[in-house]
Amino acid sequence: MLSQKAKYALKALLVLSERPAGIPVQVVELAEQGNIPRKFLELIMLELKKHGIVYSQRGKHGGYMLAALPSEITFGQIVRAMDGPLAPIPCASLTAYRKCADCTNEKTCAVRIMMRRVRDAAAAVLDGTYLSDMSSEDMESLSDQKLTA
Amino acid sequence: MLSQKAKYALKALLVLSERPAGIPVQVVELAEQGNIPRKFLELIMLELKKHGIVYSQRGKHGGYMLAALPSEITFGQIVRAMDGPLAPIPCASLTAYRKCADCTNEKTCAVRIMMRRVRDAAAAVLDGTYLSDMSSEDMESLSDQKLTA
DNA sequence: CATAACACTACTATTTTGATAGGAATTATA
DNA sequence: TATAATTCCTATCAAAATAGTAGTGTTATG
Repeated sequence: MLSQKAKYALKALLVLSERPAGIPVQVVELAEQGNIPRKFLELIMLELKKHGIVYSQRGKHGGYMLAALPSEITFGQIVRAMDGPLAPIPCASLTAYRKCADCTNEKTCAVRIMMRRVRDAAAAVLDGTYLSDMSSEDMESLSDQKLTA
Repeated sequence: MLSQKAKYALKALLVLSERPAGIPVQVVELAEQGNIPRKFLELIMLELKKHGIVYSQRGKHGGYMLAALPSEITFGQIVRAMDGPLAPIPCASLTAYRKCADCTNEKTCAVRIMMRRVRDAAAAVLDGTYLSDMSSEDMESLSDQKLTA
């Protein structure tokens, strides 16, 4: 499952990614745009900052800015920052491997092998898509396509 | 995340799938083979039965049997039975769609579209693999391959 | 009828999730 | 330099989910 936190983070960053770079956007505004509880989003933005995905300017007229171009930030980075590894089970994770307590024979564990495949499939999608690939314009034309299909 | 419950279910069913069909296997034995708490596995097997994946024989010499051939039961069926829909977010689920409370414009929601892609990728793996595809023999030779690769 | 198995219900401890609250620190600007 | 607006930080909390455990009921078989 994608947590609410990760969903809110994605929504906020998608909004940010359509704003002119380098001009700070306040949490209040991101919260309004995304229908997100303001105080909760504050915590989220802080965490995104600690992960180097955004940076902030404090004080009056402060706010948050992307730390890289929208074409350089993947959905995978964001989801991992919020929810941790993509793998459904720690023993199948590349970035955060951990052995199962109940596992006797990891090399031949069908569960692990399957979950590795699931991880790889999810990673292919999430690490292969950048914020810029999902601009609201693109989304509009995507939904147009569906209507005319 | 894959719950412990789902992991245990997969392990137990993989064991079952290598036994001669129609001969009941007891929970105790499945629990031992998989390093699974017996009482917990009882609940799990019961739930699998309610989902029609296994059936049971009560009384002395009773136990559980697969309700179909190992070549007819997918990992997707099992995971869904234990953990619910594969989609990371309800609004991206085919089998259990639910709208997000905070969503204003579902048609153009980038989060939903991405999570649908993730769902589809996971479903392709899990619904495309049957218990019989992951026999312990296959697993052995898979790990051999890795050693000689 | 004794025994071995599943079936069912209830309970519980721990962790995670999704927030909310209050104030401290920082910065722009009037 | 005062003030207002903003991020930053810490604490708290309620509800839900997770991962079990326990005890008892029910049924089939020898």
